[in-house]
Amino acid sequence: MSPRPDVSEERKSQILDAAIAVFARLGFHQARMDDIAQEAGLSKGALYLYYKSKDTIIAAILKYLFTQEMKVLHSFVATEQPGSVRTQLEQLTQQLAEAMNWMSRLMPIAFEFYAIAGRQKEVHQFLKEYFKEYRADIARLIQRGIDRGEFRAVNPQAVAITLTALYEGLALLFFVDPQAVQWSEQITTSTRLLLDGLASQPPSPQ
Amino acid sequence: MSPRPDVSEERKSQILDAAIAVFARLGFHQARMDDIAQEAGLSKGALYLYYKSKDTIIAAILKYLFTQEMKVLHSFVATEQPGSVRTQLEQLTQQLAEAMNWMSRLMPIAFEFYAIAGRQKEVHQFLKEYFKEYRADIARLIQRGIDRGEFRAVNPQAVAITLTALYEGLALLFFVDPQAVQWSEQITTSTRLLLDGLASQPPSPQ
Amino acid sequence: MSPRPDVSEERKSQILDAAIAVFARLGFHQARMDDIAQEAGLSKGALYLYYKSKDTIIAAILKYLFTQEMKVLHSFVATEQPGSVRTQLEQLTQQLAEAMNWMSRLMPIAFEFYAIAGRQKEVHQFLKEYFKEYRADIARLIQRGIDRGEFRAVNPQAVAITLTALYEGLALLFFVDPQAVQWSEQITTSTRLLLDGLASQPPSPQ
Amino acid sequence: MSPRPDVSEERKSQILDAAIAVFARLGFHQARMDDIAQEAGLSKGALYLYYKSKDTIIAAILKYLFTQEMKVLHSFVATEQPGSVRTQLEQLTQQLAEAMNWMSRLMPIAFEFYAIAGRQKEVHQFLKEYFKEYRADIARLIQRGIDRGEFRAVNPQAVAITLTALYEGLALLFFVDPQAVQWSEQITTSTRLLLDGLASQPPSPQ
DNA sequence: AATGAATGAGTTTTCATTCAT
DNA sequence: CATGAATGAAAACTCATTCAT
Repeated sequence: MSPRPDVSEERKSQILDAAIAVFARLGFHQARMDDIAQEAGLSKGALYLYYKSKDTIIAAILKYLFTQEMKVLHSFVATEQPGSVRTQLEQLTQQLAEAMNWMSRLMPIAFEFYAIAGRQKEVHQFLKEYFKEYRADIARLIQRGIDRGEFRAVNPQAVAITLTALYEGLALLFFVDPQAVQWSEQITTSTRLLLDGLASQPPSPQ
Repeated sequence: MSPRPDVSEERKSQILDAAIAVFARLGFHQARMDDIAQEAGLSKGALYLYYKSKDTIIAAILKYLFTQEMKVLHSFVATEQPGSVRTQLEQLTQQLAEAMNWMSRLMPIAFEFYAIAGRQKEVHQFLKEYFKEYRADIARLIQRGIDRGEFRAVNPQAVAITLTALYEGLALLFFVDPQAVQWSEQITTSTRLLLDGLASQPPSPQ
Repeated sequence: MSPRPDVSEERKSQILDAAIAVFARLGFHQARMDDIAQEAGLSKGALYLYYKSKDTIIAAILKYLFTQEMKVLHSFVATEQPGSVRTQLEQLTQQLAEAMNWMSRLMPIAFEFYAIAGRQKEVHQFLKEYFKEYRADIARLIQRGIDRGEFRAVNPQAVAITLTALYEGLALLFFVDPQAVQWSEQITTSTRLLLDGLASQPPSPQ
Repeated sequence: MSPRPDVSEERKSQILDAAIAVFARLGFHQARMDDIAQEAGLSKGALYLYYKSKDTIIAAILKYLFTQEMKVLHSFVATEQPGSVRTQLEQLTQQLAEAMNWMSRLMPIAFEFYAIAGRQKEVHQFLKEYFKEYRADIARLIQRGIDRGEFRAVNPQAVAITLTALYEGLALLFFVDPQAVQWSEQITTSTRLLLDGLASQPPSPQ
């Protein structure tokens, strides 16, 4: 009676991947459990062995996607990198640029979550935490820049909000018009523009 | 004798208003035609006298909302204002700040449209045009600033994208966490930060 | 105060004509009261001034159409014509042939009534009477032929049924395939074939 | 282990039978999917597992019924029977007489199809083919009779049309008034009457 | 008499979920 | 574990009928 290896986790992420693909393509509502099952190469019944309901799958996606996203930023900020903070931020934007292909496909899912946040407490709470952490990480970077004398004594929180907003906004604009908004160039340009405003030498007397 | 006045237009906007309220509260999918009818104080059948289908209502909302939005910006940029462009932009952000209450309630609808844009050509095209115009208006302002010597010789398009992205992103962040992201202050701060980077005196040698 | 002429009857037949046209085109169910109103050049409300309901209109059509049909036959049989009965029958088929254009358009209506007869007592009863009268008229003709020695001593009822069935069946076949079933020729041929079987000289020893 | 047997075909005919019963009773329009489901002992949803829509069921019935009908005639005509053609035709009428009970219940359905043929190309085309084949089969019999010298040199096509029309017409008359139109006797009488007209010894000089 | 805006009951169809095998 | 046939609640949409004008 050799214990069979637990395929449970494997199945769950197999389903999750399928669901993400299908939801991205069709939206939460238009996507049928059948579609997900087919995409996952499983039967419809099997889905219910691993997830209690469609909503449970959606909830799992919420967690998975944004956690994934956060990991990237986290691991970047965690280790104190050499080089100027400005350089680091530019490297971060570089990474974001590279992740864009993947992210772009998932944006419809993200937008649906944003929409849902307006009516579902739990989704709302989760996203709130997500963005809070996101801003906190960015703020830490900014603070580092201030500490090192690279940046003026700005409010790191405010700058973090600004940068986070910038990333999100650019992602939207790119999603809607990839031709007009060359993501990888634009994120660099935009970030640089902002960093110019942060530089320790104030650009002009206020 | 007295010809009954044409209530058609009145009904249509009555329904539109109701639909916006209901969709914002429940989302496109969860909202039933009955809900809209009730909110409008009409019968379900009456809805179909003025809109062919639920989708037609949604399409009408798309046009209405974003056109409304655009009008504000348009009328602002159209008339060449006295005072520095920087001041004008700060005034614009002020206006945006004031419009936030109204906009905030509609954001779930906007997000659903962004999500839908991924799968519906027409929605996609419409939003593309919207953002294009939006950026063009902003770019015009920036160009004015460059012409007047207020700003460095930056690429107005790139700055317009940056500002538009910033507004959109901030709206999202505010929507998710109004406590942490004080909209009216933050939009001012963020814009100022960016404008600092534009000032004609370059902040520091690169 | 000259009494206005009663337009009531005029309106009723105006509506009936319109309804017949629409029902023939669309069928009882698919035809909307709106369609009838439009065809009649009246408002939907006006229909209800003259007919209590859609079903009432349908009932009126039932009576109108088949009574109309019966009149033709009746007036033909009523007056004792000169010439042989065989000739008379051939003249009758001639008349039927000429009426075919008009009838052809109405056949879908007739078929719907036949179908409805299976579930609505009143329709059933009406059609039963109609066909009874129809057969009786034909039987009278046949009897005349027997009396005159033109025909064998057949059962006039049975022959009447046969002829009536023949007319109805040919109408169906013509309706379905006018190309293959040349109505005016075929009804002549078929009738002649039958009359041959009736002729007083038995065709062959049995 | 035991693979579940494919119930698909069984279910389809189970539904078809139920639908035929319900449609015959209520008509295509008045019959609700719920009625069919109940008659079939299935849920409404199950119906849609096997038929895409109500119309699909109706289309299936069209094919089923008339194909069934045709099979009877076909198998009769296919094998060259011994005995005179006249006898064969009388046997055929005998068969039709026996099938009448079954047919009688289905006549409302047939009439609805005839009515629909006026507006639906596909139904029209199908019935056209059906009657074409029907006539062709009968014509073959008649031709056989001519070849054998039983019948005069009539036009087999015309006679086939006549006989087909006779059968259809008699079915209608019987459906409307079974009391007055004793089907099994009448079809025999009518057919005989016609055959008399066909006999090789012309009844009278024309 | 006539209109046509408004009503709401009624029907088809979809699809998440269950459960016998 | 896995399947997929079956369920039935839910919702968009239609249209005969009404009635205020």
